[in-house]
Amino acid sequence: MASSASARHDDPATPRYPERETRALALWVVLSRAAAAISAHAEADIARSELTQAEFGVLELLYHKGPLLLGEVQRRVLVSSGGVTYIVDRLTERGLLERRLCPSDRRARYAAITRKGRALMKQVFPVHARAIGDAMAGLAPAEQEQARALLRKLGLAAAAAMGPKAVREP
Amino acid sequence: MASSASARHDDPATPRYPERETRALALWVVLSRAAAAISAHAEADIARSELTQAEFGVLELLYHKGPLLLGEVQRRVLVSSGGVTYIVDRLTERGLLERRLCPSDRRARYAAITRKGRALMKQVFPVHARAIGDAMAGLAPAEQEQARALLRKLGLAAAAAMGPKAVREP
DNA sequence: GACTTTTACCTTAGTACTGAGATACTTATT
DNA sequence: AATAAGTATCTCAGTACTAAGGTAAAAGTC
Repeated sequence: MASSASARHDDPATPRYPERETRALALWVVLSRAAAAISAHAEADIARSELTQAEFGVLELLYHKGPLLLGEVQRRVLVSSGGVTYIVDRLTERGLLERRLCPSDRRARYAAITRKGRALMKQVFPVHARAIGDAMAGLAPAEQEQARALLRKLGLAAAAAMGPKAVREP
Repeated sequence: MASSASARHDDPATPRYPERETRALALWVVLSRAAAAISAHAEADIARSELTQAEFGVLELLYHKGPLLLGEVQRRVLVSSGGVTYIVDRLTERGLLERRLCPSDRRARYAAITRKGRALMKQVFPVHARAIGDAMAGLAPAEQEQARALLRKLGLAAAAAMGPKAVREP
């Protein structure tokens, strides 16, 4: 959740902070708000298919990338290991996903999309893509590219700065 | 959760989408990843004070803005109405916040930070601001300003496009 | 001044997760 | 070969919420 420390330099009751901090906090506010706003659009669209965002994320990942080890899924979708199990369970119950054994490593399992899952994504994803396109329409294409470059740089640096202790679980 | 549809134009098994969509999806990926990465930094810092991000957000809001009606808190922190009640309850139990009656409207309640809450924030917030500053250090100051302008524009447009049905609850 | 509608908050039941620990297997070391 | 260390997944209790519905007060309407 983002900070709301503002730059009301004229209010003696409000503490002040160095410019570096103020700038970063302001960016954090708009970053989390923008993410929340786009996320709301995404979620509203995803609700059509009776999936959560995390479920949709996993299903879509496997739709576009093919079968993946559960660990790889976890790393990409940013959910805890227990969360991946939970999500894959639910999608499997609904017949959208299946687990497959890994022939070379009997600890590992693949998650793979089923025909039913593929059919669902084929029907739902193009509309979803359009919804995201609409949600981003506030920025011109060139601005989107600019934002993408900046956010990529920011995200990579921030993730790296967390060090080996990843975004989810050590 | 962000999409992972990639631009593997050479893979016949991977469906393709219009450029507008591809661009928007790519931006959504980096946006949500950047937000998650910064959020992880924020959360790691906030954990020092044994608060969740949402709790910290409410406390910090009241620290910097003074007493606020619960509805105003809700609008700013992007939590459901039940969530605000829950969070304010918890912070009140810990003596960091208190509820005050509104003299002009007996339905309404103010949430106000207590002396104990203020003391906590005074001790914790500057460090937090520095942590956010560090998390954002991957971008130069000018880049941060640029990112801020773009994300502000994007966030406002996306929020407006959701129409009257707000980010949380109708 | 008795009605409907709206607003502000609270309550309750349910849920999508998280985190810590357990299990089952693999790899490295001796 | 035995043991230790590491890895991949699952289990389960706990949690921070959300959504829907409820109550009380205020504001509008006739």
